[in-house]
Amino acid sequence: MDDALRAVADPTRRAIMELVRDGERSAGDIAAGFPAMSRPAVSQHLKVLADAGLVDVRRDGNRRLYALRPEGLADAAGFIERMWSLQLRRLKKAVAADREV
Amino acid sequence: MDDALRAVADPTRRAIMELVRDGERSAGDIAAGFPAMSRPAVSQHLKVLADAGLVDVRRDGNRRLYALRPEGLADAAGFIERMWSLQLRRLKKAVAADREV
DNA sequence: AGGCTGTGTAAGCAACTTCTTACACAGACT
DNA sequence: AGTCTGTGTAAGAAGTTGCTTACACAGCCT
Repeated sequence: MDDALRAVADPTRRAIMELVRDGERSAGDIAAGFPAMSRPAVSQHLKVLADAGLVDVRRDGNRRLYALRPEGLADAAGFIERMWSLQLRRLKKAVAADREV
Repeated sequence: MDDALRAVADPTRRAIMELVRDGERSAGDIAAGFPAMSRPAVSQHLKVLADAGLVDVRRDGNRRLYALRPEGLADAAGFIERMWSLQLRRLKKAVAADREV
């Protein structure tokens, strides 16, 4: 989870995740989505994401295809949910007390 | 959201959030939970969390009381859910195809 | 007033991130 | 074989983070 949350802290990496969310995309294809940044920079981000278990990589001849791996976010989601649950408890209390939140 | 995800990327800050999850705690009280780290270090983490909207601060005489502010995680939760939804779609597809996941 | 107690802020340093450019190398195509 | 295409890796510069120690300062208590 540590790795996943650290990886997700970077906006470029989040954007990459959105890009590969709906299906495989090649490295170059992904890099084309960031014209302001060099291709190697994107490649390095892809490595961070892969190491964090947030994307899957597959070789296809010359190219490498990346796809989202949402399971990698499981622990992160767990943390957020654990924090959120306080909110839910508060809501319940509020409802019980029959007042506005 | 940027700030929140960046703030949450640090394990010390996550630990602090767990500490204040169930109710207000004073700065010193929180710092006592991290004997390996100086008090000012914890104070700086608290500032980051406050700036990111992840904790509320309240003065009580001498002390400052911190409490979790889960709403600060709303956007982060939104991102994770958006990523996670792919997983759900896959599940649905799997169910539709009547096979194992 | 004067001295604790609780806490934030400033300055500075070491470690880490995130880029960039230059290079390496495998796979496809003549 | 030779070369183009697609992609990763190495090295290094610049900025950022996360600590530490030293200091500042408000609020309580004689």
